[in-house]
Amino acid sequence: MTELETLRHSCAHVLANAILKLWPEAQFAAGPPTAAGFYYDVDLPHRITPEDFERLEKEMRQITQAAQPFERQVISLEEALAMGQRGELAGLGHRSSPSRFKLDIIQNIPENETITLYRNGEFTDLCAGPHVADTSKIGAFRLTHVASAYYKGDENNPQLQRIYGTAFATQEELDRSIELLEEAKKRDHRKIGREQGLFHIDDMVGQGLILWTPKGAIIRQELQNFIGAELRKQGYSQVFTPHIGRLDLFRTSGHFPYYAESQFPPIIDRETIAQLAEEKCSCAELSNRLEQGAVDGYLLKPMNCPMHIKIFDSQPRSYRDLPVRLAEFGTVYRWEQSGELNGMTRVRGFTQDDAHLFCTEEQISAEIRGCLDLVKTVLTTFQLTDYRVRIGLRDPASEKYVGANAHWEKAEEACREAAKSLGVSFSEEPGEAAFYGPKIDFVVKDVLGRDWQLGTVQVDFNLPRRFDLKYTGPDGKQHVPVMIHRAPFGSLERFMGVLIEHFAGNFPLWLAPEQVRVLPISEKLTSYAQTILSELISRDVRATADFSSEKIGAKIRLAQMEKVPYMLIVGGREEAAGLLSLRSRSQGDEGSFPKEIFYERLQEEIKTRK
RNA sequence: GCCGACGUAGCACAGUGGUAGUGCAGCUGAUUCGUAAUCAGCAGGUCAGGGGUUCGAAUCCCCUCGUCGGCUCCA
Repeated sequence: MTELETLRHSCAHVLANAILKLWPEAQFAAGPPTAAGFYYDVDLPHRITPEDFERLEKEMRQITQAAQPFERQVISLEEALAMGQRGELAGLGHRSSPSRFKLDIIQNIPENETITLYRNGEFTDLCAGPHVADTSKIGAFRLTHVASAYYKGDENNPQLQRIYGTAFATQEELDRSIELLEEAKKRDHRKIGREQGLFHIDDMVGQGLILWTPKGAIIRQELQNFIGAELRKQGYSQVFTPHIGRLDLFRTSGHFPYYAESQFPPIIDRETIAQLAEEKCSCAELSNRLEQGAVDGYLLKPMNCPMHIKIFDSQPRSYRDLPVRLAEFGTVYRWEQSGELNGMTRVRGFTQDDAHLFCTEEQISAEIRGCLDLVKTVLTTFQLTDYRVRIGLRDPASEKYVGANAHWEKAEEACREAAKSLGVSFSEEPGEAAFYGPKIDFVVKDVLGRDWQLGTVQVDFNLPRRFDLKYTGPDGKQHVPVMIHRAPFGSLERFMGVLIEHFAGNFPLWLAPEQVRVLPISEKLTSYAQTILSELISRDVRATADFSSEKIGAKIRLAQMEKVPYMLIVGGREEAAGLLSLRSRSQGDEGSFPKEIFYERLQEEIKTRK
């Protein structure tokens, strides 16, 4: 545990202590530090609301100001159980009801581990520690929000109230973290998306289904063009596939019915429905028949791979054809639980910048490396530099993986080597592999400190076998190809959401929906402004002009708030000299330029995606 | 899905049982202005939807829909 985590964990004890002073019957479960602060899970008939925070913080402050030392005490299992029975664990002394969650936790402590108590003042808690020397070391703290959580995260367990807070050694650090949170709130992609008209989610269309409005669509188109150009360099072929396919396809791939809960339910044709109605078939019966394959139907695709596999399999393949690289911006549909949905980052319909590479075993290494290069190019281009690389390996103890050991070893070694050649540090995490093969994930940290899994590269020995894919080798015999799944953005929706927050709506020039706005000082300059506008548009610049009767200050303010990268202010002086006055979103007034000089600078900046 | 909070004009919000309001945005007119807000007028609402209580409901109760905060491990 780091020093800060220790401090926060200690603060969680102080919180529990304060809760007990107000509600002595409170029962506590776990109270650990988190990335942003700490929480404590509590079971209490009273519903704690933010209105209670002030009272709680007051109690907490009395405890921290008292500088109560944290005392550690080793006890036996018997003593711990006895104390739990008397309600003394996470308590202020004897209580009529036992500390039931703590008793449950004790049962799960391995036999050889020491059991320790920590006390501060009257408060005693079962705790492995460590803690700060005394409560005054918790310099500054604040309760932030309250939410519910299942005991041990299992939805079959009771729901507890989870009180969140944060703590620092000094008030200045706490203030800074509050400022950061406010900044993060301002950057929320849902807020900026609405303000700038980038996307819309409409109740009548459905939850988690994104409508890309004209400005957002421009950004998406730029993202697709960018990836498209990279793919052409790397020898990919573009394909298009439909949004739905027969259940048989997804039965063969294993998506149905195995992952049925995370899919939209199957679509059944009209005649079949009529026939089922005549038979008075119940919903449960229909569900069974679909599962068994007795009734056919279509599925909104949850993944693109089965479609791409069928393209690969549509003609005989020779080893000379490999690798075959099929790419598509493929839209997939997944049934996320309603509570999991969030703006653009967690949705039910999304478009992956997907591709599937079919290759020989010998080619795996080089193909993975190509994919990693692509992901790295993407992250660099978007200035997403705070990321880590995770290699998901098999859990040697688990039976859930398919395929021969020899294949796995080869694939894992290929992933490891490719990651090494990338020149970045990576972690290997057993148990994180897909069931069909190991994978390399790029986990990007956003402004809120949240992790987003964006780019992913996965090695797959399984699906080619399920679909009985073949190619003719140099030996004239049939061989099974290996598949690599990869998506450098992950999905366009999630990537867009992360980008909005990353840039706080200040998109780099090449992505900005409106790149330049011409601002004539008065109506007398309309014609000169119009000339400049036409010249920009003829150079493929996304430009508009503000011909309203507002004063120049108001036009600038509007353009600035709408985050237009460049404003061109034109008045009588510019018209007379054939100049334009440049104001940039980030630098402000940059002075006058001859038109052609500015146009060249503009086009260069767009081309280089700076 | 579950727990909690919330839903008033395009947006941000006020209004806690008695005639639905403010600011910005919009529209119209005047103004023609030099680097973050010119002035005036006009228009805009089934108070998320449905049901109930009441002489009377944005306001109280119930249901539905939606949004937001959470829900791996965690002494």
